[in-house]
Amino acid sequence: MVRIEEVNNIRRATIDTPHGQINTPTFMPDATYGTVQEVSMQDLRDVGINEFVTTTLHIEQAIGSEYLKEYGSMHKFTGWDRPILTDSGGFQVYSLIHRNSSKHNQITEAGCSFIDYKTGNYNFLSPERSQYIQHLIGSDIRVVLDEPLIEDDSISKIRQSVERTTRWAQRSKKAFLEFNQLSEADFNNPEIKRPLLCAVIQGASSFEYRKISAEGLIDIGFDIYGFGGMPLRGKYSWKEDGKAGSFYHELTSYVAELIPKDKIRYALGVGNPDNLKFAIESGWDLFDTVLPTRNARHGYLYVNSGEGDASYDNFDVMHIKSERYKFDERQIDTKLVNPAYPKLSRAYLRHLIRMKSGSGTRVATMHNLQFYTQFLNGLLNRSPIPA
RNA sequence: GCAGGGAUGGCAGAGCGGUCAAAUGCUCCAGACUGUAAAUCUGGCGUCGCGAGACUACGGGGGUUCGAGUCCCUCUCCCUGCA
Repeated sequence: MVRIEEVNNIRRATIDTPHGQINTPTFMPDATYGTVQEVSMQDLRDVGINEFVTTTLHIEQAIGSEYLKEYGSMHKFTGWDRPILTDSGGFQVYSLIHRNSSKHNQITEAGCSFIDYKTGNYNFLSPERSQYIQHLIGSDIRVVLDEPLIEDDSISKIRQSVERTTRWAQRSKKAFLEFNQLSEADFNNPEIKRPLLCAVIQGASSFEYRKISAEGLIDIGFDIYGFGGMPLRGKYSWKEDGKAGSFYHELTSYVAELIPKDKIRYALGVGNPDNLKFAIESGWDLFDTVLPTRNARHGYLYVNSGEGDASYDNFDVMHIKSERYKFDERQIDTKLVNPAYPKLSRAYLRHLIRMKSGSGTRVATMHNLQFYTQFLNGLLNRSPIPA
């Protein structure tokens, strides 16, 4: 089901899923409500996207897994015949609880309970419920419900998060096997075609607890191990501290080493192109982030070095709404191969984004995704043009 | 012609003697966003200055007052009734 090779010191994995192969390293955009906002499934194919991530919680709220089951599947519904990964909803619950903590929003051993702020409805998401929804969605890769811990927190909180995540992972796997009518032996039989299951390593900024978390999950046995709970703020923020030799780099490298070589490594929520480059070099295979899509909507474009107005190690940023592009007749990124819109000027895209035009956000989103795919292909010395 | 109402920063619109370089919204300028509850959020936005600060400002002109978008007179323009 998984084959690993190494080319120029970079891992490359081939993963067989019910809907075709995934070739890593690869970046998966986030299709939160069953859509990568602003673009169509055909657009995704056109810019070289092969798989995407969608979120259990949002699908359940916006579409309904029972509806998808009745309709057929997420693949049939969307017309996407390639791999789909469903996130468990753990991060979404975490995110919403931290934005709006109330006595109704809480996480207990049983699961996550919270009030939907739009409908006022009470929601409950347990490890089993998350697996069930993902089962009805019919995704190719499923993630176990976990309890993220992004901020640097006390050791007791870290311990609780790690231990609960491990217990939930155990419950999730049990539910996964039941829903798919598989035995543990079946799970370990590479001849049997089935969706893949991913557990998420927690432990915040603690090397010790990252190791404990990884070992606990590896004991249970999964196809994919994720790195969860990136520190976005605080002392060990990997946003501020993302350079070679930094704490964040040491931590993610360390965790990658804890995962068996023949298992897939998924860095959840990573990252900008610099982050991706480092994570790939330190052995991670799968990535997803909202950056290229959300930023595109805000007129923040990823472009090749020398093309934008702000420079990072391996890329530039173009703030396309800026006055500086008012009379710029060039295409968005003159170094991009086969751009989706070669005749569209920066000046006009600036106008479209400023007017909040759907055509503008679509072009910007396609551009950013295309930049990401070409950036990865460049790192791997693959052809920049997808097959 | 008579009576009444009104003129405030790019626009809309607060302000009813001092705490007004002037609320608020929009526009505009800059920025942020990392398993998306984000078409969201954060700054800036009279002029000069990095800054403290200085200067010029609430239709024009003239008064009252220690002090005036704020009160009085007058002019210009706009709106509403009556002729």
